[in-house]
Amino acid sequence: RYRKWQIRSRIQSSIDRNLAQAMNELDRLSNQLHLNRAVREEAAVIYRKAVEKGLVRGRSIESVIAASVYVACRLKKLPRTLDEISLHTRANRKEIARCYRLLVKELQLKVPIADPIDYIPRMGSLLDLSGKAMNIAARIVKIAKQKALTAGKDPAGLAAAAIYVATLLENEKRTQKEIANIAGVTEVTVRNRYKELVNELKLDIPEED
Amino acid sequence: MLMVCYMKKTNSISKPVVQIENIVATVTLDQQLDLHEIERKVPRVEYNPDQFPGLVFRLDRPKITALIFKSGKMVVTGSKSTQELITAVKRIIKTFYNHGIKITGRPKIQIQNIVASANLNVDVNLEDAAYKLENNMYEPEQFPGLIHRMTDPYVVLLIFSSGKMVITGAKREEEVSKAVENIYKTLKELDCLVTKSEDEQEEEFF
DNA sequence: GCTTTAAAAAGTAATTT
DNA sequence: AAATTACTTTATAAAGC
Repeated sequence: RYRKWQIRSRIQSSIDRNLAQAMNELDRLSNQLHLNRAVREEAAVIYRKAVEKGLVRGRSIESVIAASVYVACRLKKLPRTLDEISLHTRANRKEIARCYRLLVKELQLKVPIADPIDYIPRMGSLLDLSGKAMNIAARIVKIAKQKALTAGKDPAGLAAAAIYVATLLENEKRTQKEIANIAGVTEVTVRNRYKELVNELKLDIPEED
Repeated sequence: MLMVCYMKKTNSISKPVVQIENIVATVTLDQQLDLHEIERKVPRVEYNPDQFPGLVFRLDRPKITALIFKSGKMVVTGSKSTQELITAVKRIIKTFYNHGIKITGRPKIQIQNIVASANLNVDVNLEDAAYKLENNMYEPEQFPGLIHRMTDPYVVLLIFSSGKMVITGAKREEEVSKAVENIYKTLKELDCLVTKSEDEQEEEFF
């Protein structure tokens, strides 16, 4: 019995040490990404569960923290792309994605499919758009979903195109390049999604002088 | 029931087109091989032991590639049918023989993986499928297809919104068609197949 | 885990013309 | 801006790091 306690104690202290180090990393990454308190706490809860389940063994704390942050952002409806997160960690995108799949499977997380609408507020504010323009962009995405134009497409690209359309309709001009950069996609993708939206939604885009 | 299907949509009863795209097989020769000797005697081989322990040998028409190891085992990829695979193995051995690499005994051929494509000819609502199917993953940020791990037969399917798909992990051809039959039935039962008159009444923007 | 090989799907990306 | 090439995902064996 004493030995059992001893073993448990040793495991507990190992978990504690790991957590202490991981929380520092979580703080660092969260600051870089300017994440709010709710997302940080969600990520911390997810990471703690991962450590307790022994999912971090053989993996770097950084990659699991990054994956926890990615999941937390999605669950809190404040999504960040894997590329953006990987910009601030040593772990590459592939490794983070691998950890993400592990977390989803092992912790039985129910992560809703990424919704382009959730990308709009952040992208919109980074572009300094009006609330009205953002609402229009969201409405465009909603219709695009109904018309089955979103399946298989990168949600960030869809959000970017909807925002581009909204800026044209609201006369809050932003270049495709500006929007593409903030969305983390190429201008070609914004253009392709944009063309599809204009065609399929039969939008009347005000002519440019 | 069937009547309804007929009336609703004729293409929902057209049979899926299934095609084998690639067969991966291992071939066991009961003898050790000197890869450096093969590299010297057989033309058009690639051998970079620092990079990979296998020697690469390619056949044209059909385009088949073999990875050959010193243990006498090899991996043959690229064939689209069992017959093509068998013919390729014979050709490889004959080519080696003609260049002074003697191989005796009959090779043991084992199919390890069959990759196939199929087309249901009906659009699929991937979001619906993602929520209703089990053992699947759908992350459009990373890949446009829905990845579904089927238990029986034990294969993995990559399903796209167009109704086209990739089936992989099968070891026998019949597993492929079985998998396609199963997924078609399941998607239909779960109402994930898009009937034309379904994506109709949209709210208008203006 | 990685290295190498083949092939498809559809989306995105990086180059080239 | 269109065309080309290339990478994302899946499975699978081989021998070795």
